[in-house]
Amino acid sequence: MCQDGAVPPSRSGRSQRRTDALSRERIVEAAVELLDAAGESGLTFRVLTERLATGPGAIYWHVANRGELLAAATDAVVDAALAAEPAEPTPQARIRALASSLFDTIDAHPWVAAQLSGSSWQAAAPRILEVVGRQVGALGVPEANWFTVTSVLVQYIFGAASQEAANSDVLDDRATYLDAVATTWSQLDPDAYPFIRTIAPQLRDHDDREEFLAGIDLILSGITAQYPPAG
Amino acid sequence: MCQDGAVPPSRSGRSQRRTDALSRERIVEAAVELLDAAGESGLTFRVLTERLATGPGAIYWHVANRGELLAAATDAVVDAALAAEPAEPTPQARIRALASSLFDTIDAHPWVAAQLSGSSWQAAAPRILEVVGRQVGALGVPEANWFTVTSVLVQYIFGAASQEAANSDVLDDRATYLDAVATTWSQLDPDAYPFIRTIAPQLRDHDDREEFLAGIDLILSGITAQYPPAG
DNA sequence: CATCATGTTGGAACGCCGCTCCAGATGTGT
DNA sequence: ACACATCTGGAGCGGCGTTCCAACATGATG
Repeated sequence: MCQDGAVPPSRSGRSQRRTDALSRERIVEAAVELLDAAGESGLTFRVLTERLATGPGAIYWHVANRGELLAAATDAVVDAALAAEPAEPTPQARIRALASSLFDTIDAHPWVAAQLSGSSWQAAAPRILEVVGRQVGALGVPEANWFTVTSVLVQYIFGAASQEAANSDVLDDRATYLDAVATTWSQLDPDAYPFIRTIAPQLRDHDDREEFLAGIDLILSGITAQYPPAG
Repeated sequence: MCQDGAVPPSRSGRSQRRTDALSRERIVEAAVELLDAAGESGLTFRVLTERLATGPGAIYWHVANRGELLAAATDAVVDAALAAEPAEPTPQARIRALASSLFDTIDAHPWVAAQLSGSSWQAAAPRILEVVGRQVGALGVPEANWFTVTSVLVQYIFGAASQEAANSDVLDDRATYLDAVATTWSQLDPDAYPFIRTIAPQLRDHDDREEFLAGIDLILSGITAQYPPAG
């Protein structure tokens, strides 16, 4: 590769085959690192080419465009999150475990949230629907309602995760940030925002993960109420 | 022809005060039009300056940057959606009505979904939390759980709306699109994706709005189950 | 061993983007 | 009449995703 020091011969030495072959896998891996380090806007073909010591053409040979690269990075991260099927005793507990695992993944890779929210029924979403849906079936929900019930769970997970990720993006110091927002809330017009003022302290003190799992439990309660297991 | 915007009385000089004053309101209005016409990527300072027959400096005098303009556009649209408080008889029905109104708004302005999902607890979110939260209080949920319960509802709404908006973005012909996805699903590996294959026909035939409201009902059931009204 | 077809690389450049700078025109107070 | 704060819009900067293509490396073929 870089036999520096010697000026290239008559031919201007434009490019040469590398020993460490560039592969789609290596590109996606580098993309995930960039995304983790600097968020969605941190994934740039310019810094990617620099990191991989190559040019844009080489990357475009393996990947169609930036969108596909983002999708592939999301796939890789979600696959890792869903690798181990939960071994909890009840379907409820398994759903909680799955949601927990996804929450942790998005906490570690906040850029995944926006990607999942905006990807409709394609890309990584089917795999998530599959693993959650199996547990919905195990809950005893009638088959005719599988799609509805599983969609609700997954959409809540995506929505909560996006919110969480949006927080953590702006977030140097979480406590300071929440404190500032809570203070803003409590100073709103009491006539226009009585409710917000009341829950401001709850925002200040809440635990993201706990709230998220409380939401899962709430939805599980609703499922049990609407589709009683015994039949 | 181009008689859309008023053309300022141009002289050969560099610039001059216009008769139709440029205002933040007029800029936001134009931004909403561009976003509705071509999605989030359709809002460009270049197009915006052309539409308003001005230059970037004039716009930046009224608006800090693109992000603030997007937020202001979202605010305007959400405000309109929440203008009329629902007059239904029960809190449950009022929550359904609010969710319905937000669903319709995002259906008409799909770019709002991503904006709401990514805006954490600021911007337009407080107003939505307020109107939903009041009805949560009216449901008889204990005050200590107001934040949790309202968050779940709003996060589900945002999540489902994002999904819906993501669909409608790619969507020329909804039926064709869903049919294609459903066919893809039913051709997945039966061992790896038994659940997805089962619900593929339900995806093909589902009604977005119905599914969305079924989700709201499911969560309302959960609320009633966990916090019985009578006490 | 020489030649070629094929797969792969990376540098140059294109057209957009958000955004900044600033000279000049306008309206207001004195 | 003059100074000053407010407002305008054209020129241009650096960065982005993407395209194009000459230059290489390699395995197959003669």
